[in-house]
Amino acid sequence: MLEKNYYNVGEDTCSINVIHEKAINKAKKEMLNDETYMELAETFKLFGNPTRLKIMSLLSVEDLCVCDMSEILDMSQSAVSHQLRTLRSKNLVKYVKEGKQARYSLADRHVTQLLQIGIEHVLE
Amino acid sequence: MLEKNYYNVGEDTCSINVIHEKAINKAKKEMLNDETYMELAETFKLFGNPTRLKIMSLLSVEDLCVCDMSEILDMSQSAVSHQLRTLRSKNLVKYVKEGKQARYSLADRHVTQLLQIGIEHVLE
DNA sequence: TTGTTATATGATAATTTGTTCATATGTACA
DNA sequence: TGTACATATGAACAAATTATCATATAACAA
Repeated sequence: MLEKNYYNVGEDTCSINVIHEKAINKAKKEMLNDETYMELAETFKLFGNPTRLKIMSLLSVEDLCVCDMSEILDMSQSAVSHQLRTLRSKNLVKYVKEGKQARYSLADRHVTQLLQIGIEHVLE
Repeated sequence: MLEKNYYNVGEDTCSINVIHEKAINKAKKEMLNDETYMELAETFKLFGNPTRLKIMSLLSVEDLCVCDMSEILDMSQSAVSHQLRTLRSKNLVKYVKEGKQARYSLADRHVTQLLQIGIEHVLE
């Protein structure tokens, strides 16, 4: 039976296709469209940097202004602000203006959830 | 970070510190150590690429061998194999050898959870 | 043994990323 | 009005990343 599955049709098709055809079709059918994966990658990419993770981690505890974060992280205001901008671009943080300051907070529950599960994974 | 122009009347404290001192201390106290954030970033980084996301997405439906994935994704075997290697490096996928083939699967429930929440976020 | 298939991996070039520096914008207060 | 503070942003450069190509390894078949 295994041998039968191994036959090669001699076309420009990989012989392997034949072996796991059902699995391939099943998995293929569940795939989202390309744009969704690209959008998803862009979003996850923002979690892939220690500075941004620290920012989100801080905001999961307390709303903070840029200078607070700059101070805690011992990083320039510019660097923090740039990162906040990218985080906003994918809807991971939001802010309200309060006088001269901008009070940042996490955009929604997904951010907290992703952080928590990620931490679980690495600490396990 | 303390920058020259933020100094207050000769004191070595940023004027901003004073404003949100409590918030700063509270958030600071909850921070994990630097290595954890680095490790976490390395892990999330692997979710930040469409190819790897598709691979994990496929594996969340069916265990598959390298050639299956290569076929579905219409990518070279080499590219897929390289990505699988990096996914293994952070314990996101695992595999068992079956003859000439390697049957890959997701490493643990966190991977599925992260994918799901991420998708929720971008589709919302 | 030799040939074929499945997978892994080193090196490379093109692209992307993250911080810094310099500067701009905007708010408040004297 | 002018000055200081808080934040935003454009340019630029070093560092990291990803797919490709070429090749290696490893299992099986003939």
